[in-house]
Amino acid sequence: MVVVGGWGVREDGLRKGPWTAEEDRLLNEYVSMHGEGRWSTVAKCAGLNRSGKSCRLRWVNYLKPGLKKGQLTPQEQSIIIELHSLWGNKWSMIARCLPGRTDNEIKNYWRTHFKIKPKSSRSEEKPRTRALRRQQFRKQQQQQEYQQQLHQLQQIEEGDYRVPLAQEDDKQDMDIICTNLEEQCLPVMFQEDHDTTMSDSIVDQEGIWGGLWNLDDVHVHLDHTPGTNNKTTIQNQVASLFRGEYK
DNA sequence: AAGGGAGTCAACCGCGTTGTA
DNA sequence: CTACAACGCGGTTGACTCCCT
Repeated sequence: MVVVGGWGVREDGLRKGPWTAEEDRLLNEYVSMHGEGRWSTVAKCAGLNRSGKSCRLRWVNYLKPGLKKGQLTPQEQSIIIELHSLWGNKWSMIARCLPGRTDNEIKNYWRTHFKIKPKSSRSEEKPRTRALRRQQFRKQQQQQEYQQQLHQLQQIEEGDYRVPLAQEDDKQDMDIICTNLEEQCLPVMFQEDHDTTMSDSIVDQEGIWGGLWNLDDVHVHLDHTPGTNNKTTIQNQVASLFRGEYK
């Protein structure tokens, strides 16, 4: 048995650690033939020396068809930020609104980008300086991304949205995201607000927007763009997104 | 070139929930 | 109704990579 980088075999004899291509192939084959579920059976019958849990996780987070790889789009990031402000660490709920993304991915993204780090001591002056420089660089990148996103959303709001051919996939993704938001997320958001219309209540409910506007807490740099009232602008943009006006 | 810190991501663990016998 | 197994979720950890000094 090959032991990969410090991982190896558990006390009960089951393998743990990174999956090999062969293991992936076996799991893929078995699940596509027999379907998901009964993971402990999958582990045994597929000839995998893994726990059922491990098989399920590998399938859900990596092998399942339709999963998106690569960086989250600015739209997805915005949605994560907003939904996290509503629901907190309900990663699986948030993931359900983002087709092709897993709770693990979203959780990692959030921890990486927004988790507040413990304050460093004076003895860590040098790394701090470095971190600051990196932060500045990231900030620049995020601002560029944000400007792009803002531009696109403004076009959407003005009803002048033309999907470039290369972005046809993104447009389809946004369709799916909005459908999910309407079907799964909005009913939760408005379950105690039956008397108002959906779009009105979205724009009016300070509670719903509150989380997004507390982004100072998590070092999001949306509010550093000069010349724009970001709170209002993005609030309107996301509201129009929820209304389906981008279509 | 080497060492070390920070960032990232895949995977594990523990626990609560749900389903079933 | 109860016990047990399976599942799902959120938190945490370990290893790898990148970048800086």
